[in-house]
Amino acid sequence: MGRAPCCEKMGLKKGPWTTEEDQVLISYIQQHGHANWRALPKQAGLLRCGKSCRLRWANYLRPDIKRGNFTKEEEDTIFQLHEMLGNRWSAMAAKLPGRTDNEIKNVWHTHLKKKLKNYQPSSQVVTKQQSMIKSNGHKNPDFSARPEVCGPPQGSSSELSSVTVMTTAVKQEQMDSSESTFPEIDESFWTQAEDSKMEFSEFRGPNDKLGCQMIEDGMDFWYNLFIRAGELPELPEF
DNA sequence: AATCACCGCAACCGCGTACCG
DNA sequence: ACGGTACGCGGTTGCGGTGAT
Repeated sequence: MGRAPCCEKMGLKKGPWTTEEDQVLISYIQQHGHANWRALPKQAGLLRCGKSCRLRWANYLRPDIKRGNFTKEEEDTIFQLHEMLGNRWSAMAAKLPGRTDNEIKNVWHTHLKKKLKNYQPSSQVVTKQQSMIKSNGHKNPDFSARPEVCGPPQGSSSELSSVTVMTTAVKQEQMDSSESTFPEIDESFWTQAEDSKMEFSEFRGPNDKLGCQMIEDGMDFWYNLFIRAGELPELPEF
C-alpha cells in the first residue's frame, strides 16, 4: 500500500539528535510508552517524525541496549545466523539480546564481511551444530547453510515461493549422496506446504505478533515444511 | 601542521505489509 | 473488498573521527 508520509512534512527536524531531544523522548516514553509513534513526537513536543523517534529509541535510547564491542561468541552467532538467514538483521537481533538490527548490520558490513573469508567458528558453535545433527539421528538439512529461494512449481503463489527455501547443503547432499533422507520435492510436497502454511497462519491466530516473532526468528516456515516432511524435530538454539 | 583517505556509526529513505475503518 | 495509515525492515547515505602521508 501507500508509503507513509514522513519527514517531508514541513518544519520537522532531521539529522543527529541532541541530548535535549533524547531526554524529551526518553521521559515521554517512560511516562506514556510508545503505542503510537506517529502521534508521539507531537505529544512529546519534538520536532521529529515518528519514524525518526522510533529509530532513535530502538537503536540508541532503549535501556536494554548493550554497548561496546561484539564478543567472539556474538560474532560467531552472527556468522551462523547470517548463514541461515541471510541479511535478516532484525531476526538476528532477536537472537542477540541487547544488540540492534542496525548495529548488527553495521558490524557485518564494517568488520565481519572482511573476516568471513578466514572465518573459523568457535569450537562451542561447531559442537552445538554437531550435537544437533547427532540428536536428530539422521542426516538433516544443514541449518548453517545459506537458505536459497527455491523455485516453486508452476502455478503456485508467489507468496509461497517467497518463503520456500532449500539449503545449499541439502542440494549438495542430494547431489553427493544416494542415501539422502531429504524428502523428494514433488507435487504432493507443495500441496503439503500449502497445508502447512494454512495451519501455521491459523496458529498465529489473532495475536499476529507471536507468529511474526517466530517468523522473525528465522526460517520457521520452511522449518515447518521440513517438519511436515518428517524431518528436524527441534529448533536450533543460539 | 595540513591534507587526504578510509572507517565506523547514526540516521535517513523507500518498500512491503499488517491493520483498521 | 478496498483504500489509507502506520509500522518494521533492509539498503544506503553522510558525517565525524582517526590514521597515513
